[in-house]
Amino acid sequence: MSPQPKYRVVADALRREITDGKYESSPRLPSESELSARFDASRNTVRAGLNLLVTEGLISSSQGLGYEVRSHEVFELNASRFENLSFPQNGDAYSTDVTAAGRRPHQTFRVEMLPATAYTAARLKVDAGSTTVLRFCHRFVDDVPWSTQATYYPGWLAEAAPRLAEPGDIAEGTTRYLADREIEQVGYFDEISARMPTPEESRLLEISAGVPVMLWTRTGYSDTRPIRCTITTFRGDLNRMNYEIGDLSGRDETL
Amino acid sequence: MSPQPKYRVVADALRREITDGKYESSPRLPSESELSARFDASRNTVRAGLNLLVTEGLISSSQGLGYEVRSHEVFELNASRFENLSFPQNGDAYSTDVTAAGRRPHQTFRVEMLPATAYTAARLKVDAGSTTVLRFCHRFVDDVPWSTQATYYPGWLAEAAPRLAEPGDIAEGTTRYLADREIEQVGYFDEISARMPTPEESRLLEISAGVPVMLWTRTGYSDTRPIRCTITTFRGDLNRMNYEIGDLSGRDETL
DNA sequence: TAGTGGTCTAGACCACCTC
DNA sequence: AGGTGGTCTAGACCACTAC
Repeated sequence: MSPQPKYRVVADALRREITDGKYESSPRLPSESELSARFDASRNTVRAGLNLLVTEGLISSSQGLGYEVRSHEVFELNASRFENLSFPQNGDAYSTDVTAAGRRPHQTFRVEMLPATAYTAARLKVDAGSTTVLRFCHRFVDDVPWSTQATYYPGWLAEAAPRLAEPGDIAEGTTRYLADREIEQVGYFDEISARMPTPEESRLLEISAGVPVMLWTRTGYSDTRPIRCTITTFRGDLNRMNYEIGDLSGRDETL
Repeated sequence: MSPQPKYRVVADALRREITDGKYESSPRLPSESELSARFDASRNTVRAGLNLLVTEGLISSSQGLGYEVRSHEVFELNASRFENLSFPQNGDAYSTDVTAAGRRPHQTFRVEMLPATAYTAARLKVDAGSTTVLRFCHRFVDDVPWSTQATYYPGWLAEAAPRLAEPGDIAEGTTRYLADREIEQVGYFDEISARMPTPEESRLLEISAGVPVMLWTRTGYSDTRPIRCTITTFRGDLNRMNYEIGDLSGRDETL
């Protein structure tokens, strides 16, 4: 038709209005039929334009209500300060952080025995298909799904530390429980990537279109070998990870 | 209509086939008209289902060719080992890493003077609107756009180190150039987030629908204050960042 | 030339929300 | 009841790719 398709013209115009702050006072966009008249386009064409903005994460829609500009509120997660022996793992750092931010945390928890996937096997240095223990956490902040955390332990470790495979919390924290068995975590390897959620992830995290997930894989090591692999998924629009490296005395001075 | 809309049935069926490996030998999907017949749905409905998979990053389409399952090849980026005094910054680590992976790097480069945005001002601890120097890199791997890197320096530093504001490379690397002027980087603060690309980012990185960008902000500090802020954008499907923390002798043993 | 996806329309019916 | 978005159809024409 034209060098620029009509639905893109619609999307570009609305995107411009959004970034210019037109909807800051009231986030509600005009209805499809209004936009249809304004751009002299069919309802389907307007919908194509709006859908583009939805997949960009700029707006969202709900039946009977209309389209709204999305608002963000970012939660900061310090990954380098996260764990050490004096600071129990297994959700406690998370609870502490969330409570400190004036929000209300809660989580569901389960334990499973699973054969290692190619991904976890490579990181735990065990054979693919060998038994691993999965301790799985589904975390919420103010009842909004926030993240899932899956920690896999190699089979040899579950034998040396049988409470890992038992359902229910380990009161003193898994890190301390393991340390008491002379298995101390002395280093981590963190991997971070981003992609669009699978349908399963969309369900668990209640993610709508246009929001990526961040994947954070932390492999923990003793002085001789890997002892756990934790895969955390976050909503990309609600979280930002950070790492502190080196001497940051210059950061705190006038903060 | 039914509990599950028809276009979702189409998407779910094809997603299932993809994850089951049906298209591993040949990544080409059936044409829209074939799918239309198979699912007894109009072409538009089939297109809605396919579009869902596109926005999930699973498939891509090109006019005249058809739909294809997307393939990934992930590039690992070590962020904790990235820079130090004996290892020049400004793209050299990138060139080294890329060349080591048997790929061919190249980059374009420009320098600008810009007023600080709220984001950079907060990190550099300068007033919003005050002058900063931007050194901007657009990087390619085998001629595929890979990342953009924007480093902002505070005005006071540009006065102390005037070559920062001059166009063209700094041969010995900016880190060393600054160190020679008694401005030494002793720590970093890294922030990582993910979102869908802006149209500008889609253009620079040639990102198609369904691929998020990763944003990596590194603020570098001297022993007294921030001296730079580097914002890097990556294609989320092609990159994975990692950090090494603590003692990782247990990692290298049988790798 | 034939087949592919890309754009666009007009109209239908449904589900949800508010009044 | 009336307005909102959600789903679906049938058909048209265009642009690109292959042969």
